[in-house]
Amino acid sequence: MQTPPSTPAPEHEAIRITLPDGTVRVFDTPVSVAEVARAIGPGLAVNTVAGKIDGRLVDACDVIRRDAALQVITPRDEEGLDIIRHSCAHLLGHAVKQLYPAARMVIGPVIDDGFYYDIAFERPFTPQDMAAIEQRMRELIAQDYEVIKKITPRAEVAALFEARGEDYKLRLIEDMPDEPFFGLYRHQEYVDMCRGPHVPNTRFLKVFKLTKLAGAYWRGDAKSEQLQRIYGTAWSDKKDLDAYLQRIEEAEKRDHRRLGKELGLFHFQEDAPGAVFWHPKGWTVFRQLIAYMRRRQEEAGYLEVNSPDVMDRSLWELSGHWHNYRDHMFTTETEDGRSLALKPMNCPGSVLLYRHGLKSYRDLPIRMSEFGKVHRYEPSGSLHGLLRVRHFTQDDAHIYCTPQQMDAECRDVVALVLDIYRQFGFEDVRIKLSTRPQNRMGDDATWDLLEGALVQALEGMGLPYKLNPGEGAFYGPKLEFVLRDAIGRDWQCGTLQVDMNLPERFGVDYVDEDGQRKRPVMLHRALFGSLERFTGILIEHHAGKLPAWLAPVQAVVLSITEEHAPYVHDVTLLLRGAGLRAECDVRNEKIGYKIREQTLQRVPFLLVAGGKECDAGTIALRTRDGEDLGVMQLAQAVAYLKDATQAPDFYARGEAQQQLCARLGIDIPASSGA
RNA sequence: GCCACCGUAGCUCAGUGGUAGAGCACACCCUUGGUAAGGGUGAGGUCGAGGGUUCAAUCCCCUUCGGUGGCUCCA
Repeated sequence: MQTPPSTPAPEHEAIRITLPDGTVRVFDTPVSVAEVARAIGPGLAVNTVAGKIDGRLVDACDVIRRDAALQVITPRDEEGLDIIRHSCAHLLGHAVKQLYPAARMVIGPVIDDGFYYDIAFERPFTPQDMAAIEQRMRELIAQDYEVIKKITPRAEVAALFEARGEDYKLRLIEDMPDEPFFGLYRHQEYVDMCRGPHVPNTRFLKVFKLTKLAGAYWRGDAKSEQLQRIYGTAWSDKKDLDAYLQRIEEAEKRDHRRLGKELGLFHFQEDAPGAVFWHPKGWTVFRQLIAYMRRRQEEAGYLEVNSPDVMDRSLWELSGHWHNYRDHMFTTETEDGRSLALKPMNCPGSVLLYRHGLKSYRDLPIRMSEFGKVHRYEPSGSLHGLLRVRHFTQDDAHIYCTPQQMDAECRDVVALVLDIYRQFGFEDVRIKLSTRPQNRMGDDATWDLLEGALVQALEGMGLPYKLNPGEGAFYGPKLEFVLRDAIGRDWQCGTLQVDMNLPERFGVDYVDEDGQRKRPVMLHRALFGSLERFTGILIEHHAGKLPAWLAPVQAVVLSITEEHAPYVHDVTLLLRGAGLRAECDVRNEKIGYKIREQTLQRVPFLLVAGGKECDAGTIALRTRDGEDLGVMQLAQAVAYLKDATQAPDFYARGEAQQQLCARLGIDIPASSGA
């Protein structure tokens, strides 16, 4: 990784250094990045973190020996910030070794927003240790010491870490057998090995904070020993750190577990770890999602089925799930000694439905959908609200088709999923292609064919994708659809998998036009993926303000005083009659109080009736964002709210219907909607 | 599953080796108020569960269950 000090160029030749703005500085002798910065100006000199010579990052102390383009890196550059974070990890090492000399340092890389360091130590670190480490780091920064870099021969580096008992560093050296030299960075008595670059002085590291303590496996392997990982965040400016901490706080406010509680959507409890107790409001949202997907799938030619939740173990042996996932399956024994399992996937049930009765090529493709609830014994440590549960509902479907139909079916699925995400407001969707894993069924020729089919579908549609080698399912390759939410987080939701293994294993077939029995190809696809998870993502994406068509309560009618309660009840009935999910609030409270409460409940529309409205047969409307929509006649208000709470697919369907009518030259009055 | 931390009223959280407190929510009363919190009174807890130490445990120790943050995993 490190190059030896390059051979000095002849000293009499002048060195021309081109700066980013195009100016050229000429030096008589080789100069370091820091010296060039000093020549440009004292302000820049103080802020020099590192340099970039001909596009390659180097340390401020590194010497330039021939003509080159140089960019001085300061804390304001993105690279400068990364270097600060990386050096913060070394500083952490310095503090840890002073406080706990027996600790052995492992690796300390940069991550998003910060850094971490993995450490092996005889006892667990405590939060108090962490506070002490942070305190020591601040003391070391205050010493304003220079970080000294030295490119060192392999044998010398190994001897140094050997003498210091840093056996993990020795293992890292072994991992790089072809490196004759390594970069050593000295923080006073502490030495770390790194490809660099690093800051020249600890004064650059002032804005940091240790954030959390966690366990992590050596080399990321759960079978290896566990190390202790200390996470930190670091910035070039105090303002950036504050903004970061505020961002974390914002994300916490959007946390679906918190909002689920506040909005009365669902809860979890010990009696059923990893399982959701849906409250009426949360279940309303869930039902809207199913209803939406049902409409979209019916339109797209799917047939909905339902398969058993508990099936014989032999079925799971046949499908391969038992072999691969038995530890993660819920099983039960019956009195007569049968071994049964709760379904962890819907596909075997679907296959049995397909296999029931003879299928002709004329029947294909068969698009068989199922809102199946699957059960997986997920590791306790990975459970996380609605986002990772042990019992969840998939908007699953299996498409049985001929190999010739496979391409068109894949494209239809991709088009459908992208359209659905768009209707939910997710415009930024990335696609990943996961190919054959180590542990797989079927021969390579089949995998070639199936991976090729997915590539062909994507490329045929002109869609970019990212390759994810070795990440496919054991029975086939898959596409994964990743959407980006309102605050920039990525969520993997839908998948499309192509499979010739299960049809083979289960011996399913169809009669082709030549009268021969042939194997269909099977496509597995889920678009929301887990409905529980998707609900959680929607809650976080919208910070609880679900779009009006999904909101559990779409409108609340509020009375100013008790006197107006009968009118408020009538208006509520009127809205319900028009298909809205409406409630009334006639509590003996001031209007300001009721507005506040319903707003905090994220009810999209609040309708207020007092004396004026009762007398005039009107209603005053406002939104949860505080926007005053004015006073409307009741009929006008109903029409407005019906339109504002319409599901997005109804709009699309309405437009399609209009176009069809125009083509047929007929005039059908618009349907009354939901 | 592994590492660390946490578990007190419906919710958010104080607190102590001598069997507990606040705010909000809830119930009742007063108030009938026009767009983000009107006032009063009251009820409410096996201090996650089991075991140990102690005259005495919500508090200290062990075990266990659950949660949180990571790691690993995610058909």
